Amino acid sequence: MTCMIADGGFANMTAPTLENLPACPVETTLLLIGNKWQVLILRELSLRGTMRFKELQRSIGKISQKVLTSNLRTMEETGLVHREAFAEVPPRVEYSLTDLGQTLRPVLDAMRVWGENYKEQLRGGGLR
Amino acid sequence: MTCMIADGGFANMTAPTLENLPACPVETTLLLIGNKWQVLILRELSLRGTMRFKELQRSIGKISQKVLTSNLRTMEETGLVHREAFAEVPPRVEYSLTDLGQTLRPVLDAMRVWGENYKEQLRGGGLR
DNA sequence: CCGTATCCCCGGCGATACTG
DNA sequence: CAGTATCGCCGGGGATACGG
Repeated sequence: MTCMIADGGFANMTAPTLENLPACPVETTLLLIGNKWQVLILRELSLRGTMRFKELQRSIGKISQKVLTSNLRTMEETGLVHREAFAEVPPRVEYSLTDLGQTLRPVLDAMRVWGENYKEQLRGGGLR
Repeated sequence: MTCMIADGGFANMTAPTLENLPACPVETTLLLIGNKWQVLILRELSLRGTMRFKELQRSIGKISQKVLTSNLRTMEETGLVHREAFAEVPPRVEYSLTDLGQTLRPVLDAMRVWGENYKEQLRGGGLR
């Protein structure tokens, strides 16, 4: 019944293989989008399609360049995000979701729906 | 378009009010279940209904008593988890989801479904 | 059994400065 | 603009010991 977690935690993983994959599917998902930045990156890219680095950073709001870069890297490695660099001056790099990344939409949607209802409850005052 | 994050991050929040609630519903959800432990606690309780402390700890696997306690506390404060202590020797404390906590099921389900499909993809070898 | 209190470590994260 | 490097803080989280 127990879903053991692979030692070491969830963040900054490289691409999972069948061997190191947790038995529990929920944990598998946590393995790939287990921190808030990854979720927010996902949200932006799924909303706007293709975005440049700065654009992404500004739209997420309070995220440092370093953290954005590192999260984008790991999401590249896990196959969620596609990165395309253009040899221009000044440089331009565009990020978008891969097909795999797109499949996470239902998860995001569920989160969005819940958040909306929650706020509605709060507004109505009929919570708890 | 931007969904600014309330300063200070997501973890260990007290019960949100309309004022400190983020504009973006996805962030609202992250505010309440933004770390892996909270998700795993949710998974166990939604799966098995009511559980004692030790039971919960064992079924989650690698979680220390301290972390489990603290996460349960914050989930109590945010109204996701119900706690009931019995005046017995030895003590018995039972945890369960509140009605509000139950409403998070669709989010968990979406995560579960995605994790299953992902593993299926890996097995088939047709990923990326 | 359930919980709190300490101690301590490690990693996420921001700030800043510097390259192409 | 995009990215790397370095430094330092702070808090999550483990280990342990103790109390009710």
